[in-house]
Amino acid sequence: MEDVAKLARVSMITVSRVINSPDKVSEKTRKAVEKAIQKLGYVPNLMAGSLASRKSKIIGAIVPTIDNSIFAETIRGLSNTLTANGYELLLGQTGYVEDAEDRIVSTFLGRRVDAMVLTGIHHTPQTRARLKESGIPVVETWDLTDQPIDMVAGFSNLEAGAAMGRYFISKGYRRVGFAGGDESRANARLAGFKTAVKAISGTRLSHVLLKPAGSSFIAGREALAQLIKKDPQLEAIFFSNDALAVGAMMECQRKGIRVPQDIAIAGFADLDISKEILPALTSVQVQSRKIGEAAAEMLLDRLTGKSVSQLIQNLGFSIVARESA
Amino acid sequence: MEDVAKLARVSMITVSRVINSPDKVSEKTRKAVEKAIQKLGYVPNLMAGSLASRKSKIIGAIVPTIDNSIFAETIRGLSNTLTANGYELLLGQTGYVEDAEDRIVSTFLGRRVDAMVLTGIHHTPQTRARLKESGIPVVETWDLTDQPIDMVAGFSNLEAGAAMGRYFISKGYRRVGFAGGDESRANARLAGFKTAVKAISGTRLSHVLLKPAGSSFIAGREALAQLIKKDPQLEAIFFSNDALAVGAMMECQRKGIRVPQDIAIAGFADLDISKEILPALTSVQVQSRKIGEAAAEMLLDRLTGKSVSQLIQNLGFSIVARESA
DNA sequence: TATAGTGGTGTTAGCGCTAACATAAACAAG
DNA sequence: CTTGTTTATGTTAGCGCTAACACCACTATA
Repeated sequence: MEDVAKLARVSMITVSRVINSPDKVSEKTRKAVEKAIQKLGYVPNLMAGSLASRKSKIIGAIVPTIDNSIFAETIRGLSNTLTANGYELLLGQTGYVEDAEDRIVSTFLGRRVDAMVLTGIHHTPQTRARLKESGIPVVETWDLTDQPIDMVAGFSNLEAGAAMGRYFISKGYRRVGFAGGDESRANARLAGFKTAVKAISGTRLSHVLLKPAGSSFIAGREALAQLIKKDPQLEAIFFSNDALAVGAMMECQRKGIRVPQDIAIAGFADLDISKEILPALTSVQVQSRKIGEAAAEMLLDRLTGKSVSQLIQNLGFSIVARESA
Repeated sequence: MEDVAKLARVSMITVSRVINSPDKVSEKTRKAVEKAIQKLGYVPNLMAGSLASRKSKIIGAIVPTIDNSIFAETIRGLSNTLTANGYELLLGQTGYVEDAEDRIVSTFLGRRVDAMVLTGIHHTPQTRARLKESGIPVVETWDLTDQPIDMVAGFSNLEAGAAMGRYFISKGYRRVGFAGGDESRANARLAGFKTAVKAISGTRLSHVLLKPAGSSFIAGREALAQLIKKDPQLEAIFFSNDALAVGAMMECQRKGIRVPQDIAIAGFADLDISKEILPALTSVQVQSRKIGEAAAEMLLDRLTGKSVSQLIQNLGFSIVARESA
């Protein structure tokens, strides 16, 4: 930077300004500095800049796992909105291990991320405390709570589960099943589902919790087998995510079990494949991409000093009734 | 940090050492410093550390898009191996836009990433130059070349395409089709496929290139329609990725086209769903996860001063013959 | 003509750490 | 008891930038 300044016959701060706030510099000197930068192939050291300005322009995001297309969509939304505004994304994965989150939060805080995006609303007290103390904007996603660490963008897993329960009831299903990973959001869906189903007398609910918190096609196949074993007269199953549901449907196809005649199947998250598969899968549509974008916008507003009117953003969900249930 | 040092009655450098190289400090003082850190809730500023040590412990990875499970697996492999060794992952997406890569490389370099992972072997001359000049370790992935920028971990898309071509020929298919995104790796697969197919006389090859470089189920459906229009007698189609193939298969199911009797279908990348779907999908299996892990290990070796014996790592591929072709 | 404002630029003093060297203490070997 | 060697700790001098303020020339207003 010193070389650039010398070549352009200005001070270092002017070079800095040309890079960070070009409109505060006269066009003449700006051009001269830009020329010098070009000539010397100068690449500003953003780390040094971050240290001096106390703004890293990096945002940390933590997801359970990236190779689950529903979170991938959220990350994509985040990443797109963030990079369009000059921020970079630091990515962490917990692999559904709870104390992994705390570790990642620590190192992210150490790297002085400007803000953080978390998946879910369940965190260790320590994580909550650290984050609150840090004072940076935080958005929790993929669920809703009235006591967020700071902000939250998502939908109610509890209500979504309940909605599917009511849908099942409305369809006349009375012996129903649930399968999902053993993690907080799936549990919330189960809780809602259970409440709705139990509100009607004469219903029967069987459920299996998969561990490690699975979302694979194969896990869906296994869950199906387990549920049928628990209740051979099962009429309908609500799977906590579409991958499980699709896996189960494939298995049905293989075994000659007709969907929905012999057994109805519904999923969660409405993946692309759910629309395409035969029979098309009934699912709960959520705004994966939108969640990421909303989170990014809330952070950005906060970081640019705008006040965020809605600390709690309910992006909602909707039941998409198709052929499978 | 100064406060910690004072509380533990040592100098700042000793605190630094307790954090970065605890074995260079006597157990007694180490304990004292750790206690002070605990007491004050001190979180070291890794940015300042990076600036001083000229090591960011951050590695940049650039992929076309994250919501494509094949790259997601690679990222996961990368991330796991890297974080286990104290590095963090900075993620960039090009969205299949070529000059996006150059921009991302620039900002990553500005952030002084310690190393970089790229997808593919085709980059602008400028990107290559910048990267070479920077002197940091670079791994290109998902393809192979004998002139990598620095290192490469992947497989030959050309050969994989050719292998599928030979497989089709061996199965007796003569009127064949290809569909893939209009991007370099799909093009390489097509080129290999074409060579193998054309090596036999009397064959006929139709192909469609999808843009924007698609990998969705819906795109597969459209590609199927286009190919059948081009050649109504088509016997077999090689899709450049499994998502396209699965989408096409669903459409066949919907239209009553039997697979493989009426038309054979093969995919690429061997997603989970490909094994589960009915009929099971013939595909080219590649080591998505392994590519990420291999890349991470090469970088790590380089960064820890070990010499990397294999600058070019061929992780291979294999044709998985199932029912669909 | 004095006064206040405005845009453009520079100076100074760090941001919070660590590399590199310096020092001190402890011990072993001759 | 010297000398060398090892281990534990400290001192100094930055890493490459930017915040905050200072300064100057110039314009607008009364």
